Order: sequence, then structure tokens, then C-alpha cells
Amino acid sequence: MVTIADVARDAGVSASTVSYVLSGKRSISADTRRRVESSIRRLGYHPHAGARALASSRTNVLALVVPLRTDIHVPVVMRFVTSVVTAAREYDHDVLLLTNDEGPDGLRRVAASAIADAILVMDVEAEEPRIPVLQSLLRPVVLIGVPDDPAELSCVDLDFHAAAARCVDHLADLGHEQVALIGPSPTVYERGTSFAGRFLRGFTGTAHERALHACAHSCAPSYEAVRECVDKVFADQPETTGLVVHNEAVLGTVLSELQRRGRRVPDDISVVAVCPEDMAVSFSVPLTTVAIPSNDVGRLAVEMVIRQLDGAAAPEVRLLSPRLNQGHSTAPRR
Amino acid sequence: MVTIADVARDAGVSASTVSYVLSGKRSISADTRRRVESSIRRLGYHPHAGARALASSRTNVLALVVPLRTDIHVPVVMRFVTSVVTAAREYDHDVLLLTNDEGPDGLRRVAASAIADAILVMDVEAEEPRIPVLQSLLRPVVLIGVPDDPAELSCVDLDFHAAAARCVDHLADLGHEQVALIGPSPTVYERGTSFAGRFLRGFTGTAHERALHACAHSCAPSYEAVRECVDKVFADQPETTGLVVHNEAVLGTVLSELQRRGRRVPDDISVVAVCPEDMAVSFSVPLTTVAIPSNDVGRLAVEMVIRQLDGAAAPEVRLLSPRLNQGHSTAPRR
DNA sequence: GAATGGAATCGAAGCGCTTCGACAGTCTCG
DNA sequence: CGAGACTGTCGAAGCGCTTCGATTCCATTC
Repeated sequence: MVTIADVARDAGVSASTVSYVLSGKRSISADTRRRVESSIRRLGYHPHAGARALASSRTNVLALVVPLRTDIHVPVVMRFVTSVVTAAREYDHDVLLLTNDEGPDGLRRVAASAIADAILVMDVEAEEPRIPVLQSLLRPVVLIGVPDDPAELSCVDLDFHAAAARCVDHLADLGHEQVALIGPSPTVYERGTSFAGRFLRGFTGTAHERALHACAHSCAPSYEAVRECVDKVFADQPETTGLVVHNEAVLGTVLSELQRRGRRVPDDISVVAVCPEDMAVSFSVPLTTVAIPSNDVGRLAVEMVIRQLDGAAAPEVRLLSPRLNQGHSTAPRR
Repeated sequence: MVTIADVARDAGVSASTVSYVLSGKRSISADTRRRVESSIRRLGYHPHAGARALASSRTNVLALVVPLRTDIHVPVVMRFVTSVVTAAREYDHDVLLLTNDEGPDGLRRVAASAIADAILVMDVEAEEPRIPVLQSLLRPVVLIGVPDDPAELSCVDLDFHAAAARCVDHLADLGHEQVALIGPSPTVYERGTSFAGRFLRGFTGTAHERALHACAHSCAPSYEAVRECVDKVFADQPETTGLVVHNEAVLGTVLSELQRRGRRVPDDISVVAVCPEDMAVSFSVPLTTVAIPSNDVGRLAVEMVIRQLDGAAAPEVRLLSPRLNQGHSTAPRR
């Protein structure tokens, strides 16, 4: 293994000088810097992560807690994960993958043994049970999702309340008077997943404000559940002409089910989906969507946590404003 | 921070004794062990990962290289990832998530800076370009997938050749004479993804042996592509009564497309899918499948790499035998 | 009863790095 | 021209752990 001492010898300087070249924490003459850098390259030197962590109490690793559930749409989760990894690398950090199945002890272990400098948590519930542990960790934490009481922890997420409002307003503006929401799986609501409740409240609240008839149904990700759910919508409100789908997993099934029933999109019924942008274009009708900005959220989470690590920022709650992308799945009511 | 010295003082022994209690590398009297363990618990001691790595040259971290592509089915990827994480934790290891976008340098960096002890690689191509780098790393590597020339690297995967054979045999045994394969996206084949080619060869080879008429088509994950693909199948072979779908992303769409055309499953056409077991039951007809054993593969990959780390095993190629689960989507030809 | 060997423990060295204080040399300015 | 400030570099300490003798104590064995 190539050590800092090898580089120092090769460049004719001391080890500390090499360290300062690398960290930039003290000024170095241009000539020395050049020599050291060329030695580093020539020898293929990479600082030993453990040694560095030991000496500096910084690992340059972020821990990311991902959900193992399957009722939450996996491709969406994966988008967050990759955006976090990508952003982390830009700030010279790596990402350690954690699941919840070790429970709070897993978090304590990672924090106490200094495997990671900070922790990012996905799949946040409204009454998030992990908050006490996370607070006790004495490390920066960013929640991807917003619990009812963030308790001094950083949070970042799409503003799902506003997103729902945006959907309803769009449909109302187009003249639709009976609207329906097909939401996430019942299990998602039961668990109190933070974004689900926020969206639902935004939906019903705005529908009420705009004086629309509205109904909302959760929907499990199965063929039968979708069928049943669509049944319920038209049973509740036969004249429903505006549909908001907040459930990526059943989106395709809902569309083909509408088709099967002879309801044309957007002629007979307008559909707004809440999903990642690139998902919207993979259907026969490019969908009008409120995008889930996984990339922005992931990147922002990383930036927030890095700034906290640098002591340059206090915890804060950031809600991203929703953007509606007009597709061909919504049209004025006829 | 609680250090080993704190524990030692608390238990009235030396630091090295605490270390030996933890590692079990020397014998310790029952009494001492008890005292040390209770001190550890009382003080909430967790060994500092960096210090440990420095002293022992072992990080207890496995790096996992995941694909960012979306033409490969994300939920399947995620299943592998979670099974790797879960298995790794059982062997007291954590998982560092790597993507390919740093290229070979990323691998070198992780290996040279001793961030991880070993590397697991997903999304392996037939002519895997990363093999030279991986070999130069001087660390255990396990490929999840089998390249044409593994070159002394460990590999583990489902035996896709045998899996295809199993599908075709099943259909042939049921009396079907014209069979078709709907395979992964064209981009997957173009890239030379290892499992795609192996499956395709298994399909055509076995169909030939069993004297069946067979055709195979790749299929992009879009509504139009599925439609076109199904068109092609029945244009090529109007009497096709056996269909193998090796493309999780379009499975649902293919089924509804068949339905749309009035081809009942399994009455008019038998369908065998290659997908994770739990995915098979989420359709209106529980599918006959050859399961992709993500859990077994992920766990096996971890076990192989751990055994190599312990010096207890040499690199090897492990192909898991396919298992066919009879569902309700296949029936004798009428 | 001296020699042998095993069990249990300790002390010290060392893993590769960062960081602090010291110092020599060079500038700047009154 | 000497005090003071700044620049660039070095040496040494120390981060928390593992591991290699060395040591002590006891039980065997002939």
C-alpha cells in the first residue's frame, strides 16, 4: 500500500506537507504543490480512509436509511437513492446503505462507531417513531419527508399539500366539477406515511375551497384493487370527469381500466398523475403530472447535511414547490 | 466518545483484554468476559470503525456497484440490493453503495483507500469491460451475473440458460407447438447484458431440440412497443399458443394486451414469466413462473465474498438451478 | 520437586493520517 | 535597520484500535 510517507519521500517533503497539499488547510508554494501532486499521481496514492477518519473524525460517508417496504413504489425510492449517491459523490462523500430491520440499534451503531458522519432518512411517517433516536445521535440528520413534528431535525420534501392543490386547481380551472383521488395503498395511510396524509388533506381542502364534489380512495397495487377502486369512484360520483392519481404503481392499470370501460382520456375524463417526470411519458397518452422531483430532493438533502457538517447551517424544513407539467391527459370539460 | 480504554478502566482490565473479548482471538476467563461485557453494555461502547480499520486492515464494509440504468427492471435490482444488505448485516458487514458513473476510478478509489474490503458488482455484461480493473484491485470481487470469461473472478447468478430451457420444456410438455419469447428491451441486448443472451440462447436452443416453432422479440418498456411486439409475435406465428415473457417491466402490459385482443390466458395462450416470485401473484391470473431468486443470489454473493475474505475459499462460478412455479397462466394446448 | 505447558492477562508498538506548535526565511513599514 | 507579520515547511503527538511477544500463575508430568 502507498502511504503518505511514500509520497512525502518521493516528493522530498514531509508527510505533513503532503497532508496540507491535500487538504488545502495551509498555504503551500506552487513548486511544492506541483511536486507533491505529481508524486501522488505517479505512485497512485489514495489516503487510507480509516486512518483519515481516525485522525480527523470525519469519514466522508453519509448513511442513507431506505425503506424495504413494497407498498411504496420502488422505482421512486430508487430515484431518490441514486440522486443521493450522485450528489454525495460531488461533495466527495460516499453513501452507506442502511435498512430499518436493525431498528434503532442500527442507527446507534452507525453513529457511535463513526462509520458515517451524518444520516439521511427516507420513508418518514407523520408520527415518526425514529425521531428520539435520531436526536440522540449527535450527528446531522436530514429526513426526506416531513413528520408532523420535525423537532429540530432537518427535513426536505415536495410540498405535497400544495401539489394536491395544484392538481385540483388545474382540474377546476378546466371546468371539472366532480373530481376523485386515487391514492396510495391503504397500508401507506394506515402507517401514517407523511406524504400521503399531506396530499389527501391538500386534495379535499382545495376541492372544498373550489366547491367541487370530491371523493378519495386508497388503492392497493393489484389488478382487482384498481378495478374496485375505479368502481367506487363512479359509484360515488357517476359524473366524475377529473381524476388525480397519486399512486405510481397503479397508474398504468388505472389507465387501461378506464379504457376498458370506454372512458377516453382526456375526452371523457381528465387524469392528473403525481409521479416522476420521466414516468409520465411512458404511457400511450403523455400524462399531465405534478412531478415528484426526486433529483432535486435527493440533492438538496445531501447539500443540507453537508452544510450542517461544515457547521455552516442549522436544521431547517424545506418544502419544494410543485410544478405542473401539462400533458395530453387533461382537457376542458365538455 | 466511549473508547476501549474507558471500558478497560471500568472493567479493571487492560485494553488488549477488552479487544480479545470482542474478537475472541484469545481465551478469556468467564469472569473477565462477563465484567467486560457488562462494562461495554453499561457504557454503550461501540468500537471506532476507523481505528479498527486502521489497526486490523478490515473495514467490515462491502461495496456494491448498482446500475443506474432504467432499462433493467428497477424493482428487481432493488430486491438484490436489499438481500445483499440483509445478508451482509448477518455477517456483521455494512454495504457501501457505488454507481458506475465514476467509472473504473471509482473502483480504484474505493479499493485503494480501503473504504471497503470487497466488491460486489451487479449488471454484468457478456464482455464485461470492468474485469481488468476488478482484477487489479487485489480484493475479493463477486459478480452478480456471469460474463463470457469470468477470468478468475467469482460469479453468481440464476442459470438463465437452464431457466429458458425450463420454460420451453414446460410449454412443450403441455403440447404447445408454436412458442414465442418476449425478451428484455433492445438496449439490454445491444449492451450485451449477460443474462439476456444466455436466456435467449437457452430459449432458441431448447425450442429447436423440442422441434417447436419459435420466435423471439425484444421489447422496450412502453405501451406502443408492447403492442408492436405482440403484433410481431402473431404475424410471425399466428398459431402461437405458448408465450415466455422475460421482461418484468412489460409483463402487465403484455397480459392486458392479450386480453384486449381476446386471447384468454391460459385458455387460448399459455404464459410463462421470468420474474421474482412475489411479482407473479400480483396479476389477475397468478402466473406460472421461473422465479428469479434475488434473495438467494444476493445472500450467496455475500457468503462467497465473506469466505474469500476469510481466506477460506477460492473464486468460483455458481449458477443456481431454476425452479418453475406452476400458476394458472399455463394449460395444455387445446 | 524441577521441568513443561497451557491459560489468562498485560504492555507496547504500530496502523496512516491530521494538526498543532515551532521555526527559518522573506517582506513590509515606520 | 529592526520589529512585526506573513509564508512555507517540518517534527511530533495523538486519534482508538489490534496484535505480538512477554509474563505470571497453575496444573501436569516424570
